[in-house]
Amino acid sequence: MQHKRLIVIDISNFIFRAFFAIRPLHAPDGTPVNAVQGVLSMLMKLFSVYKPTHVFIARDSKEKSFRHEMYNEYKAHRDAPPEELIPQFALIEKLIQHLRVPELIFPGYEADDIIGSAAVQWKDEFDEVYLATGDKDLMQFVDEKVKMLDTMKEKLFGPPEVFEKMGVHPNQIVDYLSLVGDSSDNIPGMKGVGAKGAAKLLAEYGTLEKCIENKTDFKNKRVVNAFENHVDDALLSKKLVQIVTDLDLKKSSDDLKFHFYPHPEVITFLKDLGMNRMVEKLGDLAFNESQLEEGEEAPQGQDPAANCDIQLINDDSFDEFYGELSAQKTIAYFSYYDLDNAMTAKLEAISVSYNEGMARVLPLQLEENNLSADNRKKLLEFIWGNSELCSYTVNAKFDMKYAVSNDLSYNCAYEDMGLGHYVFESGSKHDIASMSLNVLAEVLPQIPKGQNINSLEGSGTSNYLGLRSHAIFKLKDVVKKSLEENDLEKVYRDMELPLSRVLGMMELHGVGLNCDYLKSLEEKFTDQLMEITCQIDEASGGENVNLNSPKQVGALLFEKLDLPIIKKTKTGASTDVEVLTKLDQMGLSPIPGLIMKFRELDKLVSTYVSALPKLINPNTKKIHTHFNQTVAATGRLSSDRPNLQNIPIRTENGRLIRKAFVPSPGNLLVSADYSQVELRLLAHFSEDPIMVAAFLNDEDIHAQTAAEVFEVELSSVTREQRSSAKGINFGLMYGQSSFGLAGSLGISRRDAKDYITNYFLKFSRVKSYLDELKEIASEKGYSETMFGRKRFLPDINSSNRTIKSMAERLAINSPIQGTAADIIKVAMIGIDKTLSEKNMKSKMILQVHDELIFEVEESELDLMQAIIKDGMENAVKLRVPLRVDMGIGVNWYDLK
DNA sequence: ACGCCGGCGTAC
DNA sequence: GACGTACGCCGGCGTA
Repeated sequence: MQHKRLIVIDISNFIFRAFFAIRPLHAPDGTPVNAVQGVLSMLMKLFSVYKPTHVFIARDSKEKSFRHEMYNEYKAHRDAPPEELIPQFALIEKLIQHLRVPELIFPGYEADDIIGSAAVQWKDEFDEVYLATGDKDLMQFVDEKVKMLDTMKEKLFGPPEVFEKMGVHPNQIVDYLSLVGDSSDNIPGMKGVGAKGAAKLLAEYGTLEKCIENKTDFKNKRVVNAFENHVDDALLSKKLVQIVTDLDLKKSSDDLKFHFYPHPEVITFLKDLGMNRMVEKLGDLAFNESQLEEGEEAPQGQDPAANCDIQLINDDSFDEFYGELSAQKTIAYFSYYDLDNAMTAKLEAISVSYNEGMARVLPLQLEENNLSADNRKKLLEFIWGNSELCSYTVNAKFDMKYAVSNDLSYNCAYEDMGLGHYVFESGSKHDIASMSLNVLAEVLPQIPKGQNINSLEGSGTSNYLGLRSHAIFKLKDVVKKSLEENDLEKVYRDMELPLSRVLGMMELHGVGLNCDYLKSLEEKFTDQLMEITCQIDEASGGENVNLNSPKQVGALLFEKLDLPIIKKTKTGASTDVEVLTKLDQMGLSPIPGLIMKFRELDKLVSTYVSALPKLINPNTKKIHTHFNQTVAATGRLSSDRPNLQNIPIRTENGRLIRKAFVPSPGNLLVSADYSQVELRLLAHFSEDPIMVAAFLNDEDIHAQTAAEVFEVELSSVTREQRSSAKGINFGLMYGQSSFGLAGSLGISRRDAKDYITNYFLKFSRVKSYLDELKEIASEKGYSETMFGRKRFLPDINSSNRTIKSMAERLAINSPIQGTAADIIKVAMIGIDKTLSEKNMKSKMILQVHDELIFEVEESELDLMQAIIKDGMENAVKLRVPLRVDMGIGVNWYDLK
């Protein structure tokens, strides 16, 4: 028999506590929502922590209760609710309806009476009853089975806890309050008797009535006096605090069955109120809570698969299924693999959906029920190898890579909903579960951490798979519409979609790695590390410090050596390179300098030298990074496993790592990087005459900037001035303040401010352009690149200055960084196309934001250089030329 | 043992 | 508070 636990919720108590506990928050239209969010958090916590099987919410009725008739002053001292709270009552009522939590309300009665009646009448039907309220009065019902729950403090009150807090037993609470009173309800109590006194009296005499009977025994003058003059008040109070327990509740305990489920209307409701973070939380909670206990049945309408006919296909049913499938022109599919590396992964299952409300699941290499090799082949040839078919999916690049690695073709007309969604809302997540939640307001089942798809029980596996292709099927129209509305179809179709294939092929090709070289580098670096460690040991007197621990390094520097703390982090004294440099300059100890050397080498060894060889694919003996196309909010790519976009170059030790990246035999590496793209874009967008002229004349832009800002001849600009100007130029595009510039240039804040002022005086069009970017973002709520790629900036009109400034910096940076990303994407597609048209053997292998790297056959060297340069420099037409610098070498270090 | 977070550092 | 976009290493701490 299932353990039955009822939770009774005193909602008005929740509302007030939520309102005062949560800082003011507002929906996009300005409606306050902090209490709504607070109540929802409290409810969610209640559901997830205490896992009730039954729940109801008790509400005060709008009419005055019998207590008002009895006593005019009842609750008379209460102020009207705060203005910001008033509109939230109705919202919370809606929220509760959307959540489908049972509610009880009775005219003329208060929530307390409902709760009391329920506690008394339904107690026997449950194993446990929790009263979620802060109202002390309800402690009178606490016993072995009924407990009071303080959700804020997460404390359960059983009889011992009640006694500990109040000094009386639960059955004395009424008498206690009759004596002490209750200021919140304006219950008078007995004047002259306080908490301590009441507890003492009740400990001795048990009840109010017994106290009155024995009042002649009392010694304390004030108590004697109280019982002389205020007995009537106490008796009236007792009537007022007495709770009705015999209300006809008109429901059976079965009506209170509750199973948390994130219904679409809840999600839409919250999204409308701008509570996106709560939507995410709801999604996280949803799957855990929607897992049913053994023997428990999901209430009607709460089965995630209820609106979708999901069928598992086996060899017996395959032919019939295939007959239907092969008649389709458009399908949605979802592929499931055991690993996140397409070159080594096993395709475990595929689900397809080609009508609203249906999905078919095809087990390929699950633990059981797998299709025969023939049927598997038929399926994959149809959905991937068929150029007549339009196949909607997410992460098509992965399937493409899998297909090519496994001698299958991938030439269907694919559509990738992740890419589509990314283009018009690049700041959010684009995995199928997030898109389903945020776009369709539907929660998809998840595989619990540490488990795999085979461990889902019953229909779990089919639901997991089937609902995903079904979600893709439903997403296709919404995404299509959003792309049209935002005029982004071209960015999706002509940029991201073709790029995904280019990237897939780059990933598959990979880059060679000289492991022997890395081995020798590792030895060299670890020798140096040993040496440094010894020196630090010596200098610190043999303290055994883990130099990788900022905490221990801090203890060494600031406690043992008593060096000054220069900067603090959230958790303690900072030991970052800026701090260490300053400490080193003070010359008080050799240790800060040694730690910097240690950090540099240790970083190189742990992140690159020893890590890279581990990622070599045993079959190809090469490194195959993953270029993520839907991660960076600006439109850039990102790279991981390994990240080949942050291979060191700045320090010589770090740069040596680049020698390990080598082309295939008979090839050279060719690099081509855009010179100052972002500044050129700034010139293009702002149309600033000086800046545009500088680029048209192919001048040194930083020197030119210095000449303007410091008002000197171009020829007499000093190194220092140029470097300051470079700092200004970079800072500009990040929305840097004078504070930041001062920090990065190591100058005073005043000087930094003067530089900026002077800069904007000279480059006034740049100033007005940057201001315009902020204004547009503020009006539209998003920023966009030259190609229309959007990034929503929900904080752009925030009343919090810090948050708003952050959004303004994004409004400046995103269009610039994003347009640069767009341009190189266009170039990549163009160059890839040229390479296939010309049947070139050379390959594009890497992209590092403003740089492309190719593996070039020696015989193709000249032609390739021309193709690359042309493809990159003419990717788009700007007011200023795009310039590309090229390098050739036998490894990534030698590209000169 | 595992996962998450903070601190730090690498790139563009 | 103060410079944008990423990824990833390590220690430390909380939870299993």
